[in-house]
Amino acid sequence: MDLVFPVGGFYPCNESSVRLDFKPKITGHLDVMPVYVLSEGAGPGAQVPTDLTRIPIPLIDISADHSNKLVKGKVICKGPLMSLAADDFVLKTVIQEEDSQPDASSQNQSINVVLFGAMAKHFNQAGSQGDVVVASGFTVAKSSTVDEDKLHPCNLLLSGDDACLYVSRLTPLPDPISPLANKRNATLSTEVSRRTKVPKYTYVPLGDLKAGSVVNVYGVVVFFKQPFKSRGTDFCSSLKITDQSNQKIGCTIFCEKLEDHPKIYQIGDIVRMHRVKTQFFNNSITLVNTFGFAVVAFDGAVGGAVEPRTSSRSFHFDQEDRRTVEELRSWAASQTLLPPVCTIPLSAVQPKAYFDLTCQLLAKAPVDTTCTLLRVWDGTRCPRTLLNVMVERDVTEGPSSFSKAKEKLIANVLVYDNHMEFAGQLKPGDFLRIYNLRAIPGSSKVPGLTSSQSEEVDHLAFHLHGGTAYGRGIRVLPENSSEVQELKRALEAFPDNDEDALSDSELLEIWSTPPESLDGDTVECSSERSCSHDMRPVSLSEVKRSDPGGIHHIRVQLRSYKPHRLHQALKLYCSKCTSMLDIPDDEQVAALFSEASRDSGPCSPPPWLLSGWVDIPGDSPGSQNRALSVHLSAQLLSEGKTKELIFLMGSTLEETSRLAAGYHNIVPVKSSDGHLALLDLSAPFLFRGRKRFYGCKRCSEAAVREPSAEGVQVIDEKIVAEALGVQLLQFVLLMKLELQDATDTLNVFLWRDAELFLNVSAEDAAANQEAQKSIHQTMDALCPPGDSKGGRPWLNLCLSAYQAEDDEGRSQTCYQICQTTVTRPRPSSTRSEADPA
DNA sequence: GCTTAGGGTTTG
Repeated sequence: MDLVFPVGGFYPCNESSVRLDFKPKITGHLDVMPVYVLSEGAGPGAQVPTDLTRIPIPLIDISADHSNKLVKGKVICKGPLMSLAADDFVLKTVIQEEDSQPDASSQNQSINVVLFGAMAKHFNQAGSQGDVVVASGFTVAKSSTVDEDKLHPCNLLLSGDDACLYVSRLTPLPDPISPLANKRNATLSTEVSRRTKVPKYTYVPLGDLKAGSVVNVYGVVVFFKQPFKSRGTDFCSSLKITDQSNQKIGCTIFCEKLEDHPKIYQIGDIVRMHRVKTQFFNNSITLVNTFGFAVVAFDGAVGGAVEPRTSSRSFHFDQEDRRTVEELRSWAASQTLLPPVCTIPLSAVQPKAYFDLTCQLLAKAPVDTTCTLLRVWDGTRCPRTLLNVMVERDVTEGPSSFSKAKEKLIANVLVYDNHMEFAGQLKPGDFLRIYNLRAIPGSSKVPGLTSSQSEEVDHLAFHLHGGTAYGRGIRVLPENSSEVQELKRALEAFPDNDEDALSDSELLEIWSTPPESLDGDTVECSSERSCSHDMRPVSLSEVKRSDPGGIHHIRVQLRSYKPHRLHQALKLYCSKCTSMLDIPDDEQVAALFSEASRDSGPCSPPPWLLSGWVDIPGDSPGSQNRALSVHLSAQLLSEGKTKELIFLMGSTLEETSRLAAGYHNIVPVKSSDGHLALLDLSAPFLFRGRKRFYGCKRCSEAAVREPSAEGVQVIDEKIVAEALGVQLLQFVLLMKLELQDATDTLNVFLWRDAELFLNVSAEDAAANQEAQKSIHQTMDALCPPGDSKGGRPWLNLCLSAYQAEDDEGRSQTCYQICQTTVTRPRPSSTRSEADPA
């Protein structure tokens, strides 16, 4: 058998000048010799066949004929030898096109090669990561793992008599060998140590480290910080590792690129680091990365797959590494020095606890300059009520609301200071682990809280405090990690998903299917008309074709609605001048209060008022109480009604809100030109418990005047407004609904009868969380987030069409839902007695 | 250009 070939032209010239010694491994049948090892630098040339054409890996195509082709590549990953049957094996390896241009598209440069039978066995012994191989006689098959490994969409299959694999070993670069480095595994089997000539990496036990050398180490992670921005040019990772020597060694890794940092997810993970330097700091050895640094991390669970976590394009990993990892795993498992796992689901969160949370990001929004809100879930439900956080409108990334069922599972995480920058790069949908998260019970001092919530103290808030102490930080977990796989299973158990957009096919289905045919599998009608019209329902296309004006009865589904954020639907309406205003946000109002308290000069209150002081307790234990100037009606005082109505001066918005719990009516006042005056009417002119009332700037002639309380049982907002000359603004709800039936879609308003439709008063919705929740529940029932059509109930609506002028003065037809009430699900009735409608 | 950080008794 002549196995010596001349040097072939297809071989790159830098190697063709090398005489290659052909050394068949005579371990199998002599007539089947599929793996040839070509060693550099000795003996007469042994070569691969010259009659074949080389095909670059990216050009491999399933439909082409490969019978006269060969493929050359560098082994970047070598899988384990798998036994299929008694003497049948399979081995998967990944090879990478060697001569690819650095700037060429990196796509499909690497391909899975599957070796069968004796070839797998031979390559397992003869081949190593870093070798250059040439394959011929292969077949091409579709790769089933392309989604996961992102490699070439084809696999090369090497089996049968035609298949050949030539292994060429270049002289590897010398590895920095520390004089102190000694072999970790003295018990290495002779079979393994004999089979390869590639210099092994040597790993120094942590107990043998001496300062002033460059070494390779393995260790179990006992502490870690996610990479954080240093003051220099790099990100910095901090870890502490240990091994069987029980030494705990601190490591500091500086790398500019995040992907070069160790991918550590939890304590107990195992790291292998190449080329770290040892140095003394604080009387102990520490490790710092140095030139050529590389790190690979592994999960620390005993019995789990040994999957290297690295972003290196190639790295050495062999059976010995696998063994080292497994030894460290079982050693660590036998130790009690690892702290207990603090990764817990939301369902197990205890108040005040610090913990690590593995979760999915659903939405995020900036809260203020120090803090970002992350809305996350892990599929479990925390038994405690979770804090609700309001953010400024239109700043939420991701859906701004979810189904009520899903909302119950969502934790609001406030991420502070340095973590904001990282949070800024997160995207809804990302899988995260948040480290050293704090569960804070009854937090009332949270930015963005609504006034109604500040009184409810039993909420759990989640804070990721600033700084990196205790490993505080956030990590995005890769999709294929076991922790994400586990999380996904938990999330998939929850049927709801919140994708608002409908696919084209879903739209087509909606548009082309008559409502009748959908009835069978959809939710039944959930609204009731209370009008007295006697007319048959018409389709939306008929509505659109109708003459302007008039009333229609329709049967429709709610396709979408705006705004999703309730506070944007709430408006202030002046029945006198018909102007509609947004409700000012707390920041604006607070500014008006502080402005008013600044120009409080001396002033003489009107004679019917008596002046005094009211003590405002400090807003935190130990802080100073504040005494504020307060004025009471002499008449009310003489009747002993000291809580009925006070005029309060110099208070902040927050103080006024707090005092409102103790007084029926509070009118904030200021000093203006020596007289008592009301604040600017952009601020509430009256606080009644949780409710705030506003006046119309245009229609009011406001002044501090005495309300006539004679014969009046309860001083309410109408009496106060009338006395003060304030034109009271009504709270109204205004929403834009997109309706659909089989024929068309139609945009309509929900306004004049919004309270009737939603069975909630706007005034309550402005002040009361239950009322807000009820509206969300109703809208979610009518238009389940993420639901295409199946879960959407059909609505019997009464619709009024009318002409209105748009901004340019053109007349257009508008529609409003009227005299209709949602009947299912029955929301908790929160209509107040004082119905402004 | 060759530093950066070097866990820690936990703010909102």
